[in-house]
Amino acid sequence: MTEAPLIVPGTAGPRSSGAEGQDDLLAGLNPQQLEAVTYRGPALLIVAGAGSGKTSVLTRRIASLLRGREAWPSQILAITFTNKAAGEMRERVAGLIGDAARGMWISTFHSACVRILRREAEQFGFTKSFTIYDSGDTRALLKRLVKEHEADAYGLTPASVMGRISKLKNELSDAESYARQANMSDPVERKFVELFADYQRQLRKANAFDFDDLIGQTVYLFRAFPQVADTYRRRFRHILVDEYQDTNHAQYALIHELTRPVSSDAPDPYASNGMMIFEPETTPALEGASLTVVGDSDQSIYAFRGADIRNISEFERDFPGARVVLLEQNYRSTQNILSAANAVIGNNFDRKDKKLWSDKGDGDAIIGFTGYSQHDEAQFVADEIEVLRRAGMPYSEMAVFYRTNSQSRALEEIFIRSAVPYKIMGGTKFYERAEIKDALAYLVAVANPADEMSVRRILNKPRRGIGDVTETAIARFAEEHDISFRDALANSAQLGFGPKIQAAIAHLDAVLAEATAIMLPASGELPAPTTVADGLSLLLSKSGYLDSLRASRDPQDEARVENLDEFVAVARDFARNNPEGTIVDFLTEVALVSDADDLDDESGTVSLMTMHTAKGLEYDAVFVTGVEEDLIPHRISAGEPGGPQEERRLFYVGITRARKRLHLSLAMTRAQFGEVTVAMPSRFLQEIPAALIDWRQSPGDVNSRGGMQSRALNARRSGGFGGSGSGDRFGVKALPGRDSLKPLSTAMDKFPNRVTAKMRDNGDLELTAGDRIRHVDFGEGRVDAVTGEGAKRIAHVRFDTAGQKKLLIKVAPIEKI
DNA sequence: CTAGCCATGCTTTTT
DNA sequence: GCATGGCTAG
Repeated sequence: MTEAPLIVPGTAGPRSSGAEGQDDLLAGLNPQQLEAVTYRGPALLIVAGAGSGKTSVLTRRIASLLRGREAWPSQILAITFTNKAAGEMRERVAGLIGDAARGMWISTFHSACVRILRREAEQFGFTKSFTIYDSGDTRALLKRLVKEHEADAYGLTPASVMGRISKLKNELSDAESYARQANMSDPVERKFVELFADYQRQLRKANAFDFDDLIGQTVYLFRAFPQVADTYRRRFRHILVDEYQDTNHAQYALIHELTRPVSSDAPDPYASNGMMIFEPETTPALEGASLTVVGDSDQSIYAFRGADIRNISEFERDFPGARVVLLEQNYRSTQNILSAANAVIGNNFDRKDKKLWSDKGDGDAIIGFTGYSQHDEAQFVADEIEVLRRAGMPYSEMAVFYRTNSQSRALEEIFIRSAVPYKIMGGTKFYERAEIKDALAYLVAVANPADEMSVRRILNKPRRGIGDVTETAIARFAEEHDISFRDALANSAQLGFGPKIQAAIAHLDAVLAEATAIMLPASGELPAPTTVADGLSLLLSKSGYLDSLRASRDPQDEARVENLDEFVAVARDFARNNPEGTIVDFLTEVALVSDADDLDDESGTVSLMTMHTAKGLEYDAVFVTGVEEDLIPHRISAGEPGGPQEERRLFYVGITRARKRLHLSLAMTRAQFGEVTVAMPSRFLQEIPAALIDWRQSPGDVNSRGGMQSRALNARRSGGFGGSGSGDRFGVKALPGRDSLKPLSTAMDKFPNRVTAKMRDNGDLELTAGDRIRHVDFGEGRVDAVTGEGAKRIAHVRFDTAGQKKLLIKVAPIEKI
């Protein structure tokens, strides 16, 4: 959440006289911001429009509490949506008040709950080293259960069951409570309840929580053990929640639990327990913690996943006496961009009217472009990026947004060819790659041997000749002897397998045991800081995992080895930053990283991401691509209640990320599922006043054959298209044949996240200034200069018709003539 | 038990 | 158009 710094000339508001030494905290705030920082009371809602400086306000509010000695750091709990946002907030608070910032809890809902759960796990049948199941783990488990229960016969798929369970958990429902009100005469319902209950049983048996449990079980813990809840209520006196519009019911309930008055004066079990609780004066009964929430209902884009907009719209009812502060001045964007944003969001009914304004002046017009295909559109983006770059804007200040991850492919292809350095946020996530999940499973097998799923996962990775039959036999043996799956491996001799398989199992058991000895020393001795990385290396090499990848001829396996190296490096990094960190800490951190947390902005690359991921970020120049019906708003949203409105908010979030330059682009045809379909301009385009957009190539220009047809903006399904003419002119078949394809590991260095780099490889094509070349899309041209080295050699070409381009020689579809 | 072939379904968004 | 999963042959 990088908001514009709040140094706004000439708007220094009235000074609060109450607090001393806070002038710098209050400097430059507008009156509303000032109130948001200085108001004191039980509950405060800050309605913060996009770019209105909410992060500054939040951090200053925290700093002001600390500096005024109104709170100890340990009494503050600040909750953000992503780890990245949490890190930034911590940094900014530290920047304001220095080291005193340590000891505060600034974290996501999920990390905060994990911390609490780890402390209290033993209260209700878990151990401190429980594992966290991410959605992939959950899916895998449900897949097994659906099969075992033969639930597919009832039309239940792992995905549908997963969705329903998640939804229920977000409503704080569990299998029993759901069963009580479900229509149990319906066999499908009965089956679902059966699955839900079994799923929960399996989680417990595996000593694991899924994502939703982290929140839900914490709420359960607080409700079931009031004295536990009281310790946290005593401790956290100031709770601040960012992105409140995205909270779901479970998160709402958690906040509610934490802000209740402390009823009992039960002795504090942690007071003598080493946990740092600063309690200036010990009062027997304590009123509820003060709550500050910040949100913008216009930016609520996670209803699909249970976020409940009512949490914010009914805040005043839920917390009587709450103060509401509105921040409407935007310090980020030009007025043109804001006017477009206001116009779009104004079409949502049922919202509190709120108009963002800026004193930055109109700025440049919004630029519109309609491509023939998604490749054409991508080329426009790439070209425009180069124009901006030449005008002095760094790549790191530009971002390209899209609705669905699959849209990134076309952009990527063109960017590689045009030598635009880019970085994809999210997409195929590092921690979801098979090899990383395998490595993690090895670690989990050590850290939490009760987690059967992880042990099963690595059982035959690398191939050890252990198949289904053997796996089932081990499971049966474990059950018969009432031991865990993991412990069954230690008795390989009694399993009754052939010598080969027996040896394989014994070896795996030995490797796991050896790693356990390193990473979880039996007695109190502290493991060395490098222990996680060492243990990981040991597991990967002694298990034979790395060797089998290295031996493979599959080029993708080479990239997998690199990814694993990277993962070991992550572990070392972790050790450096957390000298006392245990394997469990490491796994926790890894389980809770998200897309938005990706590697820090290395300067010098354009960022590509979905509009969802873009929330909370800002850039000088923004490209919103694929502004088409069925994409934004997405087709699937049409049938969902509130769907189209949420899509509009998503689009609104996208365009309000831009500071100076906004580009809206679309394509007239788009390949989906390998089929080319006709795309219509998004209805949202019509909602933007025409005067604000400067169309480089409007939908009308592209669609009308012969120029008679009126602008496609208003056209329904205008048949005038399918012809073989314009549609294919660009892109579509522009990609070179895929025969001489080899992965280009060197050029991919910068993008370690991608394994599947099937790309043309010109290899050693020699080019020098003066050469004539032919390009598949751009035709003939002359090489002006060649820069860079090796795989990154770039040809600067002046095309006869297409103008100046930069091309990555290794991959560009070019030939010398 | 594995490898290789074929069919299917997939693309909304994520802590 | 791709990846995954299921099936079959060896």
